[in-house]
Amino acid sequence: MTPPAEKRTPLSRERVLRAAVALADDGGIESLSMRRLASELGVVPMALYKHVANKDELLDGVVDVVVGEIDPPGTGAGWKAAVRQRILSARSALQRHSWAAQVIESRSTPTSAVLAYLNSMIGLFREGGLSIDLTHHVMHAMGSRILGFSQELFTAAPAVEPPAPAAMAQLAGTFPYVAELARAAAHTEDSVVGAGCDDQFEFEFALDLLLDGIERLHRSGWMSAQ
Amino acid sequence: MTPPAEKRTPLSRERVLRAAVALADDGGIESLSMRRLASELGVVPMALYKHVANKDELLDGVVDVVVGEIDPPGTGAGWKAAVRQRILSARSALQRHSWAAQVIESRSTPTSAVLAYLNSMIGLFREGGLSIDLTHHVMHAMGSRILGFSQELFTAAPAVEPPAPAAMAQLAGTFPYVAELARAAAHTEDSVVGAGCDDQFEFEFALDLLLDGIERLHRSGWMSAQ
DNA sequence: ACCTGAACACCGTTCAAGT
DNA sequence: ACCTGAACACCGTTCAAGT
Repeated sequence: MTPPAEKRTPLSRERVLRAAVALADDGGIESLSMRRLASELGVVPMALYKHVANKDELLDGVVDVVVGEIDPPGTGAGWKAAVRQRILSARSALQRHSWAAQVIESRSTPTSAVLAYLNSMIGLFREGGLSIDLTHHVMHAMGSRILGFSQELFTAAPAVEPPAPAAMAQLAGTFPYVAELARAAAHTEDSVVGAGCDDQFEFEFALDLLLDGIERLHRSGWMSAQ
Repeated sequence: MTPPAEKRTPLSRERVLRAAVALADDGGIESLSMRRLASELGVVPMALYKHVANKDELLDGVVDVVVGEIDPPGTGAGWKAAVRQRILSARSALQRHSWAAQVIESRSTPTSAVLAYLNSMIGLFREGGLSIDLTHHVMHAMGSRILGFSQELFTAAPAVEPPAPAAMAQLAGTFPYVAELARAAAHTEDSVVGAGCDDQFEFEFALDLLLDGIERLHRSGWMSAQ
């Protein structure tokens, strides 16, 4: 497994970050440890600390790699279409790296790549004519959705075991509304809310609910009561 | 520090969970480890495994404690007011335990206390006359907000250091829209989006944006195109 | 001056040995 | 049969010793 005594291409911050993304893509975020990353690169753990100060900075770095994959904003269409399109692009970048949303959430401070993304998103609203006040509240209201993900309640459990009719019956007894909703969900082959649904549809449903509401407030000249 | 050789009140699942909540309340979620919890209770780590199967089950247990603090739904008013009130009650429970939102997010499967909460929330929509179809999408659209929290982009960093005028000037140069928004935010004494704002106002702003949109869809007899 | 092996202070959990 | 000390297989990071 360990490579023979050949010259290894020298480490660089970029090579470290790319390897970290690849490691998380392959084995999930829990397999991204400093020690495992080092051994993946064929170096001693301490060698990584020449390129990232610590693990937090490593995580900031991989977030920047993912955010860097989001398409730049389109031009032409109105603010609403531009915002919608950009967010859906962010969503597809995030979906290529299933661990990324969780890592973004865990960061306490935005990196400059994230700030640049937010800046251009705020710009879309402002150039679309929304007041600074409305834009401010809107950015809060969109929350993580602006980065292409949302906190679903329980993201479709692996559900290795099928619904188990007996368990389903018990569910119906104890939690009738949950059971009814589970039955109604399109391809309801597993568990609870969030399972067997069309994720893309649900994401766009909520996104449009918010964008339509924002447009209505903007048209009516909404101003904070404060 | 270690208590003298007196009889300790015997462990129980409830005592373990209460101690875990207290530990997290005091020292943050990162201080809730099996080993530290055990020493807090004056027992050997292995003793905990008599009452919880493993750490995941411990975390499920503390979630249930917090969810158990949410008020039952009110009666009388319409579905919209009832949902709004319940969610704000959930929010205040979650705010008493600042680590709770993060732990809830980390769970992959809802506990039965969470299921019971979701069940009653779905019930509010259904009894309010919303179709099962609309209710389903609405539950998705609300996402974690239904449990009283939302994924803000970056929750006001501790910001030990003040804005640092020089950094602010640089920010304005590189990210003008971010800077403008930061300046406009009410008591803008720190960092970026999310800092120095009235959290409660922002939460209710987004909540009402969603509830108003839902009400409009319901009134207009919305049906999924599928 | 540079690099790194060993060590430190932790984890969650297993397991065998002791009572 | 019960309980638990020691051990295992990990962490992120420090630090001193070696080149």
